[in-house]
This record gives sequence, structure tokens and C-alpha cells, in this order.
Amino acid sequence: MKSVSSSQQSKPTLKDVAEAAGVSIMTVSNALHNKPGVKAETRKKVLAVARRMNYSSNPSAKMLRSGRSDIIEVIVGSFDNPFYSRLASALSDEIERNGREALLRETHYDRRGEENALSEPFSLFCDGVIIVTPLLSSEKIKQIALHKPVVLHEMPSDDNVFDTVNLANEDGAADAIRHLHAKGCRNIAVIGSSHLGPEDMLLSLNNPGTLRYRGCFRAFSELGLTMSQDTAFDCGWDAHSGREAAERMLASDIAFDGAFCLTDSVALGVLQTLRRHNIRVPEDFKVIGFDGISMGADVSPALTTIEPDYRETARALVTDLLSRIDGSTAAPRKTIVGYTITERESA
Amino acid sequence: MKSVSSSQQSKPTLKDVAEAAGVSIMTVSNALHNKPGVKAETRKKVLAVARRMNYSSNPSAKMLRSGRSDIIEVIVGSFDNPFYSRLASALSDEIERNGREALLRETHYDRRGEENALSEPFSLFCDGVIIVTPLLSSEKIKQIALHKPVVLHEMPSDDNVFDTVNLANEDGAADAIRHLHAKGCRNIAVIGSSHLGPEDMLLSLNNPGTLRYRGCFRAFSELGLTMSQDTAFDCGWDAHSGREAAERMLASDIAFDGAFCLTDSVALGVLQTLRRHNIRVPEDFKVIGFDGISMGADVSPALTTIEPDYRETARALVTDLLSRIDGSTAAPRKTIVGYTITERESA
DNA sequence: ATGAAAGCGCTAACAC
DNA sequence: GTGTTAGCGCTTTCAT
Repeated sequence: MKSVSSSQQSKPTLKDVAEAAGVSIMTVSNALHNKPGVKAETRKKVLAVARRMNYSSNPSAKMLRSGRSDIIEVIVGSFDNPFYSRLASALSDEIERNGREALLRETHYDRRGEENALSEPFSLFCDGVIIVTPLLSSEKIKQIALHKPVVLHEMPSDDNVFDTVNLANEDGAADAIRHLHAKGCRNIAVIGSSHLGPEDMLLSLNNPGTLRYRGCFRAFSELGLTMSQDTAFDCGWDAHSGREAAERMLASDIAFDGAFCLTDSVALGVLQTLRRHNIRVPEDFKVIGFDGISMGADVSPALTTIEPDYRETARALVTDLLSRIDGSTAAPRKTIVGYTITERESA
Repeated sequence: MKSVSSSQQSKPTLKDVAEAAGVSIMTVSNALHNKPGVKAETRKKVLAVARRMNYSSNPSAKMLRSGRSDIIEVIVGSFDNPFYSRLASALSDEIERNGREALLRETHYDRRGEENALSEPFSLFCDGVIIVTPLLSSEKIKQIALHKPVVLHEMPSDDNVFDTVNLANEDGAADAIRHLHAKGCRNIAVIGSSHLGPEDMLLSLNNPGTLRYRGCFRAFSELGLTMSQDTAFDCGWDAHSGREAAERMLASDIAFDGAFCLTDSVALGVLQTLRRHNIRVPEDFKVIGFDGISMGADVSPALTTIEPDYRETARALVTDLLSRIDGSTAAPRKTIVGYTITERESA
């Protein structure tokens, strides 16, 4: 037993409240839950006592007995990432709007490895989980899915087992190229990683990076332009990679006048390199990103970007999950969410 | 009962594993937990069976019985805020390093109000909670603290009841001013809110905004400069406020050559306004922020900032909380974490 | 309208 | 080394 600590009185239970109110434990439970079959007067008394005693129900007991927690878990890769943090916020909102609680967890890159395969790698008391990180192997995902419903964000739809919602990677990228062209760019660079996303989907043709590249190809050929090894600069997905890739771009023979960056973070890095080379944006060079991170509005120059509809993303994810929790056995739903071209200063 | 859903087999329990392995339930439990007193051979067999059956323990039952969950809750104001998201990430790390699980929740501005005072506003199954948001009334905090240990980040130390860790607001701000001065600035503006922080600490002399202003005063007088109504520009704590305040600054009679922004977000807004007015940073005007948000390294120009030690912050918060969970009744500990002046391009 | 009993899955304490 | 018993706080079911 834990020793009685400073300020914490041991939590009152239903039984304590029942005794204090002079009724049975079930009457208290029913009163607290607004269940019918409790006299108004009794309910009032019970509520008063419960409040006075600072009663609150023990969620473990409730979950154990009822088998549900009304808690939805969201697993993200890193909180300190502008894309995930915006999505996390939207999900948290949407989950609460549906009367559940949102619990977020950050998954580091399998840091703990398989040291103890039997310890639960994830909290198992929630009713379902929304996975928005690429840092989880599909094997692990399947293991989680053994016990509870799972919905996925930005996963390749190669295996048709989970509800999935994806960004409009291909169309969005194509529109980014068209936007640059409409703004007068004729030598457009594409900067970013073709293998954006989960490790074990590197080979998939449906990973976000590949899809964005594909969208670029389509737009380029529509516009009568060409996209080649010389106009695409492969790099990681963060600002640091963007800085380096921009240096390579600047060192090339081609006089680029604009760049589509596969993520906003890459775009920020590109913007830094351009500034260091005294290249004016948007006058001499235009930049458009992809992701619509909140901070894009606050940087200088403010970033023009393909902004996915976060609200819609969250809504689709939560709707799908709740219907699975309700027992739906329908075929996996594949959703592609819309986006807008948010035009700011950089293009 | 929930109807059997598509892919989810009902979860195996200790009992199931025990039967399958032909041993008692306790032997399974002990084997799984590496407790002594289980023959190596038996343990091996049990582990094999458990793994084959995909057994994982039911956390609700475990918590209910043992009274602890090894879960630590972190309540932040908004995930989509660069300061909180970096701190959230550091806390998540530190909590896992201590063998616990981190669960994060975002608290919106008391949106739900008091509609149902008896429903638990926060998940109550965790062992303790770390509160890093200013959006929680002290009343609500006290209510949470009734049942479990609570530690606070950036709260005024007026009431001496909780362990608290704060930024070095006053010293950091003073150093920001000194840095600007050392870089040659002679007309320094201070931009930010004096009531940065929780609503109900507006009147406190220890709120973060007031402390930062106080640090400025100190440095100004040390340097033989003056700080007045005319050199301090009050505004909110976000980039939008920063943009507006910078316009006011630029419209003033004083020819400012540098600004200390009370937060990095404000600094970003100021940087935007300066760029729109074709004022070069750092050549014509220098900017230093406060917070050390990750993105400060990725914007143009890269932001010079007072960067608190996030790792140390997380460590102090987690250490304090764990010792309370262990039953410590020592006097509340007040920690002020260190910082570094991270010099980049803007100053 | 209210109460009693059973038991969710687990672990602490104690037998064998 | 291994098994048995009791009970954490709650809700479901059924009795009154």
C-alpha cells in the first residue's frame, strides 16, 4: 500500500458516497449517470453528496467492467514536427467533438526494439487507435489491430485491410507545378524525397513521395515541359535537407526560376539558402511547398503551399474509427482529402 | 456485449494462457513478469504459449488491482504551438527514459465549461500529471491535485503548494538586451505582452511576461539606457501580434535599430513586417527572440534566441513528479532552468 | 424506485 | 516452485 501522502486523501468510491448519502451503491451510480428510475429528490441528494466528497469515478474499474473507455489513442511520429502537430491538434478537436477523449503518444523510431515483446508497446485500454506516423512497421500495426480497430493516415493502399485516409498527393503536386507555371516560371525544380514515408513502403508505388513526384510528371508533360534527373533534387523531408538540395540546385547549369518543394519544411530550408545567395523571392525565384503547416503563414517570405484540409482529414479518420468501434465490418474505406492552394508571398 | 467484429478475436486473458500452458494463472503472471520462483523451463513454455496466443495484459485490470498505471499525463495548451510541441516532445522522451508511458492531452480554452462537473475532465488513471498549459484555472489544478500528484511549468510561485519549474525569464530577457547592445544596438525596442501567461495570474508579479519585462528594465539601466512607454510595444504572444506591434514600432519617432521579442513567435511576425518594409536584418535592424522553438533555425533569417534548456526542464518536471508519486512530502521545489543564447542570423 | 449479487482480469498474500 | 483465495471499483442483471 502506498503511504498516505501529503495532500491526497484516498479517493472516495461509489461505496463511500452511497454510505454518506444513505442509499445503495447502485442508486448512486444511476443518479450520477442520469439513468432513469431514480427519484428526482434522491438524485439531487446524491449529486450533492458526491460533489461535496469530490467523488469521481475510477476509470480503470469502469473500463474493466464495461469493456470500453471512450478514449481514442492517436499515435504520431513526433510532436515537434509542424505537420504532425497541426494534424494532432485537429484530431484532438474532432475526437472531443464526438464525445470521446483523445490521448496522444509520440513514437520514436523503434528505439526500444523488441527487448520485451510481451510488454504492451501501446496503451491498450483505448477503444481504437489512429495512426498517423510512418515510424510504425506494418507488422506492429497488425499486432495492434488484433485487439482493437485501427485507422491509418498516409499509408500505401497496397494492402486492403485498414480504413485509410490520404492526402491528395498526386493532384496537389500537379497543381503546385501548374501554379508555378501560371506565375511565369519556366525552369521549375522539384525538391524533395521520392521515398517520403514509412520505411517498409519504400518500394511501394503509393508512398506519398512517389505520388507527389508522379503528380509533377503529369503536370510537366501537360505543360509541355520536361522533368528529368537534372530538374529533380532528391533529399530528405526536413529543412536541413532542403538547404543542401538548394545548394545543389544553385550549382546546376540550369537557371531555375522556381521550385516545388515536396514538404513545407524542405521549402523553409530552400528559402534560407536562397536568401543566403541573395536571391529574391518571389521576384527572382518562386517557391511553393506542400503541407500547409501553420508556421508557413509566419515566415518571411510567407510560404505559398498546397494545404490539405486538416479538418476533413481528422473528420474522416475519426468517423471511420468510430464506425469500426461500433462493429462495422464494411470493406475498408479509402479516403482522399481535399486541399487548397494557399497563396502567400513566396509564389 | 459487443458483437464479434471482423478481425478482432476476443482478447486472451491470463486464464486462457494458463489453461493452454497447463499451469496456474499465477505461474503465468509470475513468468511474464520475470518474478523469481518460476522454473526456467516452465517460464519458457509459458512465454511461448503467451506469445503464440498474442497475449497482452489488460491494463485496466492491472491498474485497478495495483493502484498504479506507470502512465504519466502531460497536459499542454495546444499541440500546434512550436513552444509546447518542443516541450511535449522533450517530456515524452524523458518519461519513457524513466520507464513510464507518456500520455498527452490538449486542453482547449475551457470550451466545455462546467456542463458536467462530475464527469472527470481529465483521465484519472495516470499516476501523476504534468501541467504545461496556462489554460487551466488554478481551481481546476487544485481539483486534479486532490487525487494525484501534480507538477507545474511556468506558473507563478505565489502559492507555494506545487513543485514548479520555470524558465529563467528575468535573466534571459536581460541577456537578450545585453546581446543586442553588444551587437551595437542603441535604440532597442521591447515587443511582447506583459501578461504572457495564465489568465488568473494577470495580476501576479511573477507571470512570465512581467518577469521578462523586469529583466529588460534591469539590463537597460545597467547599460545606461532607458526603457519607457515609447520603447516597449505591448502585444499578444503570437506572430500576428508581432506583425502589428512592429508596424507601431516603425511608425514611432524613434529610429530603432533592434528589438527583443518576448517570444519567438512574436519575433517571426516582426521579421515579416521588417521584410515588407524592406528593412534588412541584421544589417539595418537586429532581432532576438525568446523560447528557442525548433523552427527558429529554419526561418529566414535564422532567429537568434534565448533558448531554454528543454531537456533540463523535462528532467526537472519528471524528477519532481516521480518523487511525489513515490510519496515525497518535502516542501514544494521551485526550479529555474538554464538557457543559452543561441546566436543565428537575426542578431 | 431501489437494492443485492456476480464478476470483469489482474495481483498481493499466503498456503502447499 | 506452484496453486488458492480474496478483492480492487465498477456495471450488468435480476430481485424486490
